[in-house]
Amino acid sequence: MSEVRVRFAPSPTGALHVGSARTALFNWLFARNQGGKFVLRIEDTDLARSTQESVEGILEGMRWLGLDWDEGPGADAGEYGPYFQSQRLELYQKYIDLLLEQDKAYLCYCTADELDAMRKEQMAKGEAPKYNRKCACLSADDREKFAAEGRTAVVRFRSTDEGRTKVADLIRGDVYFDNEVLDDFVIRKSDGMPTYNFAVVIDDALMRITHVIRGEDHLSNTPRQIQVYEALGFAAPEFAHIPMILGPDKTKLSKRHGATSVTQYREDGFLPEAIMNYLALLGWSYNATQNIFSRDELVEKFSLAKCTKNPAVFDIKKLEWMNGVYLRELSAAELTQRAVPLLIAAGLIDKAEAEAQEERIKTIMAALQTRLHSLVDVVDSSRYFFTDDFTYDEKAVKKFLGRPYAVKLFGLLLTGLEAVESWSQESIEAVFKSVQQELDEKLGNVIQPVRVAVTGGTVSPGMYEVLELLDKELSLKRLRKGLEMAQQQAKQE
RNA sequence: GCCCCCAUCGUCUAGUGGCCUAGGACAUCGCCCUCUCACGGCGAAGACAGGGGUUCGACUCCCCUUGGGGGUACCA
Repeated sequence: MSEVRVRFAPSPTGALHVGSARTALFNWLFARNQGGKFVLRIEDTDLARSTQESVEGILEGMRWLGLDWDEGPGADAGEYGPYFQSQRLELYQKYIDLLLEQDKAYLCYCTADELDAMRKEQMAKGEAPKYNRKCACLSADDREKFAAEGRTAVVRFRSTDEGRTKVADLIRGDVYFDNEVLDDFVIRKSDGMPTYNFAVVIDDALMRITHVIRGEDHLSNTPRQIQVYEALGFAAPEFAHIPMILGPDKTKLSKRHGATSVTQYREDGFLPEAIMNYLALLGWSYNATQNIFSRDELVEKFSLAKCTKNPAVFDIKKLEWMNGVYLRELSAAELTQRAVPLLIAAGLIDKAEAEAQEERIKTIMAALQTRLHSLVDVVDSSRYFFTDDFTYDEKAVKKFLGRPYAVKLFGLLLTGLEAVESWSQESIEAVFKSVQQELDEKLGNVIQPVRVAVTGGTVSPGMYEVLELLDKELSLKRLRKGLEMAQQQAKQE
């Protein structure tokens, strides 16, 4: 039994899209599960739209997700390279020449305008648009004449009208296409580049790909490709067409649905393990109950047989929930390690402070952890720990600092806390409890005004914990400010 | 237009003829925990697109309709 070889073959015309990432993931999972090889090939035959920047973005996205490739750009496994289609032109030409020699392909001199007109006419007559084979039987003289006119030729594959082509799909079963509906498609463009449907066959064959796992949008192209395999005497690989990923409106996921690039999700604070887990569940499931899978578990449990056929709507809410799950699974040290760069970037701390306060930051992160939906949330939710430069929620100030007992509350609290010798949650709590008794208010009524004074808002970790982390000096400073604000509110009454 | 694929709660899905009074997860709602918000716990509501067959028996098999998606390029 030969080794499993799969590939991910993006065209570098933009960022790594989540749909592409999911395709890459399924290929990677299958390869790792089967102990096979995962090949990365860049399909850059569209000169006008391919960019180096996109190539780099895609590679970076793959690395970030942890989808390592055994062969491809940057991996020194040159056995079946090069791995950029633009560097494989002579290979394609060799097979095009072969087809031409055997009369399995022919030169076509029709112009774009002529083809347009032809299609319009066919549509008008209610026929399926299909190349009319005008150039299918050109003589050498005809060709010379066209060339003399300055026309450039494309190469077309000579397809048959007889019979049907079977695509044996591992996910969908046998799918049949009448050969009659396939036309003589172009395999070499006038700029000399091969078309997708041709290059993909040559590369998959030469790279010994055993399983082609790709999006369902390629299913309809597969019979054309199979015909090329047959014409060249290549054995066709196994095919597995996985369902599309759709936006909330059930149309193909695109930019207008929000973030679609892996890089964007990274910037928005999503963890790669969460994205991987979520993407794995789009079109695949293991059983009725399990949702959370580690990378190793995914590798161990993945199978094509458990892939679904129906398209899946991308649900950002579930991704956010899952991201929270992974965020909570992080140890305080891991969370801190990932968060510190963001805190530095936001200007809340500098590098030296990050090192000096490592333990404190770790504790702060642990306190914030269950409240995070995304990694970037750490900046906003921890701001008041690092700077006085935060905004007070106006409504909250009015509501809680305007309470009739507020001035008295801050006065008592300040007196009590100033006297505290060893600053700890326990000693802070003791003061709060005695003030609560004195005021005869519910604990919540005591704490909420303090929370507003200390954090600027109504949401934070436990109050005693926050005060302890703030340290005595800073806590008292914020409480004095709270007292002032309470007095101001009282005046305005 | 033609060809192909798909069809279970709002969403992702389990389900391979009787185990289904259709299970889980996200989202929603309620309760509990509680100093707020989260987390966590408990609970509620919520689906087999429609119509024909086949069968003793259909969510499961077949056909049609409807709906959605994809392809039909010198894009990939």
